[in-house]
Amino acid sequence: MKLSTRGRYGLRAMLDLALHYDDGYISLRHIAERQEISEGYLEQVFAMLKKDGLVKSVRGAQGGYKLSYPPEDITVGMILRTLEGSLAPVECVDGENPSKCSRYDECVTKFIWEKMRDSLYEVVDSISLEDLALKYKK
Amino acid sequence: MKLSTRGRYGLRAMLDLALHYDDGYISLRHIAERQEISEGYLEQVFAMLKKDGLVKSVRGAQGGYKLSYPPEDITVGMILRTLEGSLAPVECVDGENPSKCSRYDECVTKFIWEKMRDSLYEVVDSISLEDLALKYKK
DNA sequence: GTTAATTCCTAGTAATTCAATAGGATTAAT
DNA sequence: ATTAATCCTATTGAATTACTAGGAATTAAC
Repeated sequence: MKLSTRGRYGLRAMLDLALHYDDGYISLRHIAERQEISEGYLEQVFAMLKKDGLVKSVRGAQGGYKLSYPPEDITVGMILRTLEGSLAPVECVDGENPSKCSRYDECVTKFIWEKMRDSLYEVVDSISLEDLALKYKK
Repeated sequence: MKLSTRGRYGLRAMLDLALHYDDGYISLRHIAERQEISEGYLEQVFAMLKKDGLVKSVRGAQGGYKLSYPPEDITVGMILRTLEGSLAPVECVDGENPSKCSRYDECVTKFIWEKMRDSLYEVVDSISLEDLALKYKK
């Protein structure tokens, strides 16, 4: 039940972009240095973020990445869903990728998984990058 | 962020024991058949549950396992913590196994992980095996 | 006291995922 | 032209997962 580094690194990198939202495009090199994350690995993380439309990019010298939306419009939930997939603790209650087992109908534990999923989403969808940025500046 | 089958199987097996709480010791063979779980694998799961004191056992013919406490005194949280370890989404907020990273003090994302952890615990610690058993009988 | 049923214990294993690294192709500013 | 960047694909070592295999120890029933 642990998050992978993809989600953790990705969130930190997105917070970094939020803190520099007014500074144009930011290169992975800078983010990697500030956040002490392997640059090559960050590339793969940002490929996912870009594919899902959370960031946009410019290639070439002086290029980099930028949030697609202002920090207040991007939630932690959006980022974690992109990088970790659904936060549902088991697949049968995973809306995006539903794979119901043969005991789906009689299953009682299912209700637990739904509650876990919903309470997690409530947390992560209620926190935006701006919330984090404000907290950081203090 | 998915639970492993250890947690899922284990919970179902514990629910099975709860439903047969008044029937003495139940063999893994029966649980495995009813729950359609590999018996050999269940052995390993029950080794963990026993080590943590959630079940007790009797060896030999007619032996088996039994809940150490009545179903209302065993929560889903107790079972999942035994089988999955802490439900903290990252190690730095894992009370049992704390491993703080070098950025612990300045870290803003930490607060998210704490909220996720707390909301998960609120869910799983509020549901007992008896709750599940009652739900099942309906 | 033998047999059958059961827990207990250790080791191995195929498949998957993770967290990178490596090497290059493409693009754009200077 | 050079440099700085994104983009793309492949590989890899380590760890974890979900088992299976094989047996030792224990107990009830006959």
